[in-house]
Amino acid sequence: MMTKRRTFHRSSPAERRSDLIAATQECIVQGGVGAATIRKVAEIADVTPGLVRHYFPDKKALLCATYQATMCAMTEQITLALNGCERGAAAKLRIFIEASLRPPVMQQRNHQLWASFRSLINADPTISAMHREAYLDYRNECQRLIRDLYVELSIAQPEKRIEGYAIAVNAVLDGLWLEGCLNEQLFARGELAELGVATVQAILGLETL
Amino acid sequence: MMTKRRTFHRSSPAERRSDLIAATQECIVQGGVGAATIRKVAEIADVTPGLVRHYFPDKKALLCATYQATMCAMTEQITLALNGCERGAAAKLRIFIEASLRPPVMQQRNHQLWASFRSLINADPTISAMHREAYLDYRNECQRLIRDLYVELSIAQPEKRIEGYAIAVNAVLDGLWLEGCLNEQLFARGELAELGVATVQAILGLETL
DNA sequence: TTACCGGTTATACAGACGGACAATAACATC
DNA sequence: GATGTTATTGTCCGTCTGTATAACCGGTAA
Repeated sequence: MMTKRRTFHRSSPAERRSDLIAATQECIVQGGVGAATIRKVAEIADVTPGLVRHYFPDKKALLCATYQATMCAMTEQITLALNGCERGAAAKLRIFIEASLRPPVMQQRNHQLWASFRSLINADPTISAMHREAYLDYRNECQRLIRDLYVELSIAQPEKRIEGYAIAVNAVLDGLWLEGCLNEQLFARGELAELGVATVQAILGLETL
Repeated sequence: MMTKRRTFHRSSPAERRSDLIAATQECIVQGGVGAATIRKVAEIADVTPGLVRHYFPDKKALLCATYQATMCAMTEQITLALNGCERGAAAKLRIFIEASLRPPVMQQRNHQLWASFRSLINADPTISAMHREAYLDYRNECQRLIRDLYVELSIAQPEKRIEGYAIAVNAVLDGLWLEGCLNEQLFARGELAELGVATVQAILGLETL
C-alpha cells in the first residue's frame, strides 16, 4: 500500500496566502459558506489540508481574511477609477456611480461573496465589525462626493440634508448593484450605470452629471 | 443508566410544521445557514431529531419551506397594508413604500434570513428559482403602482420609462431596507420611510405622494 | 376490551468535519 | 558540505452531521 507522495512545491508566502483566499472564495461562490471546508479549500488550491492551518490559525481566521480581501478588491476598483480622473466633482461622482454599477464591481461572484459573509453578521462579531467599517467607508465616500459637488456648484446645503442624500444615493447604488449582480444577462452592459446616474441626478435635483 | 423518556406530546400537523420552520428560522438568524442543523432545529422546537424527518423528507426540503415561509410573511405584511387602503394610486404607492421600510418588514431578523438564503442561490436551483420569483413579484407590483399613479395623474409615460422607474424605485427600497435592517437603532422610527417617500418622489419627478 | 395505526421517541451508523501532529523535503546559513 | 529552519505532506482523533430504523405511545374503531 505505497501511495506516491504528492510532488513538493514551494511558493512565496504571499502567493500561497492569496491562493488559499482565492480558493476559499471559489468554494463560497459555488456553495455558500458551508461549502468552504478546509479540505475543499485545500483541494482547490492544490495543497494538503494541513497547509491551510500553517497559514491560518483556524477556519475563522481564513474566513475573515477572505472577507477582507473580497471587500478590499471591490473598493480598490472604485478608488482606481476615481484616481484616474482629475476633473471636477460632477465627473468624480459620475465615475463613482459608474464604477459601482459595472463589472468588475457589479458581478454575480461579488454578490455571492457579499451575501455569504453578510449572513454571518449575527454569528461572528469580527465579521460584523468588518462589515460595519466597509459600509461606513462607502457611505462617507458617497457623502464627500456629494458635498464637493454642491460646493463646486456654489449651492448651499445643510450638512443634514447632504447626509440624507448620501443615505438615499447609497441605497440606490446598493439596490441597483444587487439587481445587476443577480441578473447579469438581463441588463445590457452599462444600462444600470446610466440608470444609476439618472436616478442620482433626480435625487440631488441636478442635471449636471 | 436509565434516562427518563421525553414526554409524549402530539400536535396538529400544521402546527408542527410551522414550529419546525420557526425553529429553523431561529437557527439561521443566530448563526447563518450552517447553524441550522437538524439536531439544533429539533432542540429549539422541543422535539427529537427523528421527527423533523417525519415532516420534511430531507434537510433541503426544510430549508426551502423555511425560505418560502420567510418571503411569504414579508409580502403578506405589505399586501395587508395595501388592502387596508382604498384610496387613490398615490396613497397606495406611499403605503407600499412605508410598509416596506418599517417593522415588521424592515427588521434585522428578516435581513439575516434574506441574506442567508441569498447565499445559497448558486448552490441550489430551487432556492434560485424561488428567489427570482419573489424578486419579480415585488418589482412588478412596484411597476404596477407607478403605472397606476401616472394614469391617475393623466401623465402619459412610455412603458419603457415606467419600467426604468420601477427598477430604480425597487433599488431604492431594497437599499434603504438593507441599511435600515442593519442599523435598526441608528435611524429614528419612520425616518427611512420618509426618506424613501421623498426619494421616490424625486425619481418620479412628482410631489404628490 | 382489544387490535391497530400513525405520530413520536430513541438509537445506530457511515461519512465528513476541524484541528493536531509527526515525518519529510527544500531552502538558508555558515 | 554540514546543519538548522521553514514550508509542506500525510495521518490521526474526537466530534458532529444527515439519514435510517427500531421501539414506544396514545387515540380510534371494531
